[in-house]
Amino acid sequence: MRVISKSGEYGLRALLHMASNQDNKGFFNIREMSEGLDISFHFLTKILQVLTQKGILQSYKGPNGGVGFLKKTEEITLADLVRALEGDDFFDKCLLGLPGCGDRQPCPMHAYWMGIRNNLKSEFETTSLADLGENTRLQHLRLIP
Amino acid sequence: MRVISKSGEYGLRALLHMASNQDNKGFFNIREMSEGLDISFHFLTKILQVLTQKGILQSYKGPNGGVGFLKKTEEITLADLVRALEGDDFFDKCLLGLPGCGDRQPCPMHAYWMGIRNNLKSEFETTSLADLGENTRLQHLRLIP
DNA sequence: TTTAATTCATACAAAATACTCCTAAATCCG
DNA sequence: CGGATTTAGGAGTATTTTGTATGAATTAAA
Ligand code: SF4
Ligand code: SF4
Repeated sequence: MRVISKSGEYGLRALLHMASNQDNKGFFNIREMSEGLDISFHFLTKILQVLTQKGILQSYKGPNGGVGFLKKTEEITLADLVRALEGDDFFDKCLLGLPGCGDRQPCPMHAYWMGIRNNLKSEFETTSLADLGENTRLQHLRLIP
Repeated sequence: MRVISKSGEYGLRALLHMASNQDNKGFFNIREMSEGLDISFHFLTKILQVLTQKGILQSYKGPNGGVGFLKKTEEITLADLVRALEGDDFFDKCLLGLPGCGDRQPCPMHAYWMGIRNNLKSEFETTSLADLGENTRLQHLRLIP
């Protein structure tokens, strides 16, 4: 079972790291992050690139460059992040993978999935990166495998 | 998002079909099923093969052969099925994909995942194939995409 | 202005997953 | 028995995902 893809997981871990170490000057070096979180530098770069394209991060090239949040972490929900990393229809697709069906012609498991999915969605919609980052910081939680 | 792999989806759909058409002699022809459910015959064959190896189905070769349930559908839970199709640790692994962590050193999202996972697990543990099959039959639900 | 640091872009390689094909083994029927 | 049918098993192919390598573009600093 893999609700979130590997790239999604990496992106999430990186942003969680950033959110819990915000005391810096605002920009984070990707190489340092990749080493600290034990993620391939190039792969992480590519993932964060997408997040800047989606307007969640901003980036700066050159010496002391890096990536930083574009919006406040209070204004970025976990749902936003997952949608950027996994696709806009993340919370609308069938968890089972079946295409083109819904409330009108549901399969026998639809009721279960709907419940689980809505639960997930509302939890994610109401959780900000700041919340998660604060948690991480206060509890000295780790982000590496 | 793909909670259940493609093979898992196919297996599930096939067994759901079987459970909702149990009035037959007990054995189902795989080719007919593959055509009815629009799944590649060879691929479905292999998936059902695994289920017979795992003791959920029994099979019969030769003319009028096929696959049938080994236990009563009342005694097969959705959880059993998913475990057979996706691995025994399906409900124990982290939905996020991170290895080797748990209650002792949780990541910031652990609480969310645990809730969602336990929810999922208990729903699946208490739902039998018979339940789902009956649903399907009574409501004329479809199993094809 | 040159040099170094850093993200951006793209192409390539490896691994995992999904799917196909072919032959063997079991069973039935004439 | 002999041929037809159907699942079993394994090997092979295609597609997607994950990861690597390389070079260009941008910025800072010497
Ligand atoms: S009806 Fe079944 S397959 Fe379709 S969206 Fe609902 S759970 Fe998924
Ligand atoms: S701590 Fe985080 S990564 Fe680990 S099992 Fe819980 S949710 Fe998954």
